[in-house]
Amino acid sequence: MKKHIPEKTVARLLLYYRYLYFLLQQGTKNISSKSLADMVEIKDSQVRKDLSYFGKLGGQGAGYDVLALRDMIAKVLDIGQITNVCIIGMGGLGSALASYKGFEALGFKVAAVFDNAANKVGHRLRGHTCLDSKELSKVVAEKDLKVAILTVPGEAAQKTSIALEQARVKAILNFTPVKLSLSKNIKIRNIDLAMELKTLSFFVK
Amino acid sequence: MKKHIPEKTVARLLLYYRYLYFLLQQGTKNISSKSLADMVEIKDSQVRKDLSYFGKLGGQGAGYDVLALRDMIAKVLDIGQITNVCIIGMGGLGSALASYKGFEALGFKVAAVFDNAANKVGHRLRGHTCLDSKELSKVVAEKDLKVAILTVPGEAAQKTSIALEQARVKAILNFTPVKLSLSKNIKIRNIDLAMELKTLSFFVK
DNA sequence: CATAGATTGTGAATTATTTCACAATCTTAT
DNA sequence: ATAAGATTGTGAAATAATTCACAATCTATG
Ligand SMILES: NC(=O)c1ccc[n+]([C@@H]2O[C@H](COP(=O)([O-])OP(=O)(O)OC[C@H]3O[C@@H](n4cnc5c(N)ncnc54)[C@H](O)[C@@H]3O)[C@@H](O)[C@H]2O)c1
Ligand SMILES: NC(=O)c1ccc[n+]([C@@H]2O[C@H](COP(=O)([O-])OP(=O)(O)OC[C@H]3O[C@@H](n4cnc5c(N)ncnc54)[C@H](O)[C@@H]3O)[C@@H](O)[C@H]2O)c1
Repeated sequence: MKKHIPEKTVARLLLYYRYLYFLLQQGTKNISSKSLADMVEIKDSQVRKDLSYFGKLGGQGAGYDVLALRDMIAKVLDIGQITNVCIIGMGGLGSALASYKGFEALGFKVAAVFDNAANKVGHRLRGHTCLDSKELSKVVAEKDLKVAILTVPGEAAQKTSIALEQARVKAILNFTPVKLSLSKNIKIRNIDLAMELKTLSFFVK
Repeated sequence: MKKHIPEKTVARLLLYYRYLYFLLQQGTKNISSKSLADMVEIKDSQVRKDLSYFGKLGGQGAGYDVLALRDMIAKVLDIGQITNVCIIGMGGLGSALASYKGFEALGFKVAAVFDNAANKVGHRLRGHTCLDSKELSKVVAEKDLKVAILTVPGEAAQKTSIALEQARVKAILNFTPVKLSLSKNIKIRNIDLAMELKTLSFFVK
């Protein structure tokens, strides 16, 4: 039950969660590791190994109870408990992310959005009143923001990330192609879409 | 230039490329695997192992020639040779991606954008005239589109992906949270931003 | 309620990736 | 020209992730 859970397992758990959610809506009560694996296009043993981190869940011979399994994953991943996030940089990408329903479905709430441009601050953008990034520290504390989504221009990325660390944000999802240099107290995950596109096309030739 | 190159190596190559590009602008002529590794926060042996897939590059005792190394990576990754891509679904996310400069920097050109909504088709969006997705097959052939970026709503994803396969696109960068079922002839890479956010916050507690 | 068939949970085996460690070889300084 | 120091390239070792394989145990059926 206890040891270290690989990041990849966490990611797959989320995929399982989506399918279980879907199965429940369909009224499906029970599922085998094989069927679940087929939906995600991985091996059934991988599904079982992933789930085994969290104790006994299905009966041997029977499959898994869809509802129970979904609830277990929801619990492990803290879905249902709301995590407040903010977005810094309400340009094209930031605005798109601000209205993405997929975050809510996993328990995230975009509780504040920031920019520093005069034509944005104070205006209503995607259902949020855009705040001045100078207010970061204040708002992070007030709204208990745990995670920041960073979508400022590359040039502003490092500076802004320092402000985020000082504001005591716990983690940053970094969409800029800049390597952020911060202390180990703050967790960073980089999303590099140009790299994804290149990696995809590399293996196409 | 030998055996199978791991996907992770390709991804790191791109990171190296970015730093080498930056170093060149600074006028730096030479770099060691250690310095490059430090910038990317990995081990120097990893850098050397990655580069070793492509033959001898640096001299022992000396480091690597920045220009030569950058050019080698550019060649291996086909940067410089333009790959035409298209975007299907010019909503919030599609529009943001359509004007992302980071793709160009790696040799990608957004050569067409598609939608099926009357208020978008025929209109100018982010520097592109939005085409009707009915014209997919025709335009893919005309403009030699290799890769498609899929940003339609989840409900339309599977249907649209089939149209893409029939249009002979080689690969799809899929931003929808839907598992696309297609033949093995077409390569798919899924970007699941909600999953990224969840994976990040999972390890924060 | 016994038997056949299905499916889990998990060590062991396999495969993939990262890191180590060092001979080979380059640069620089004297 | 030689020695000292730096740094590569790469097998071998170590780690990590995936897959296998099977005993354990459930369900369904007659
Ligand atoms: N557009 C994309 O599809 C895309 C894809 C991948 C990565 N990115 C990266 O995401 C980032 C944003 O991209 P974009 O296309 O939305 O750019 P953008 O220029 O449209 O938006 C950037 C926004 O950040 C704001 N900003 C600038 N400095 C700021 C600061 N110090 N504090 C707060 N806000 C500030 C600007 O006012 C602007 O609204 C860039 O780093 C880009 O490289 C973008
Ligand atoms: N917005 C985000 O930040 C975000 C993040 C991650 C993933 N996604 C996913 O990306 C997709 C797009 O998100 P969005 O927020 O841009 O949605 P959106 O509703 O703003 O845009 C979707 C666009 O697709 C067009 N469309 C619908 N059916 C089509 C069809 N059959 N052919 C061509 N075009 C069609 C619509 O007219 C619309 O312009 C969704 O699947 C969403 O789940 C979005």
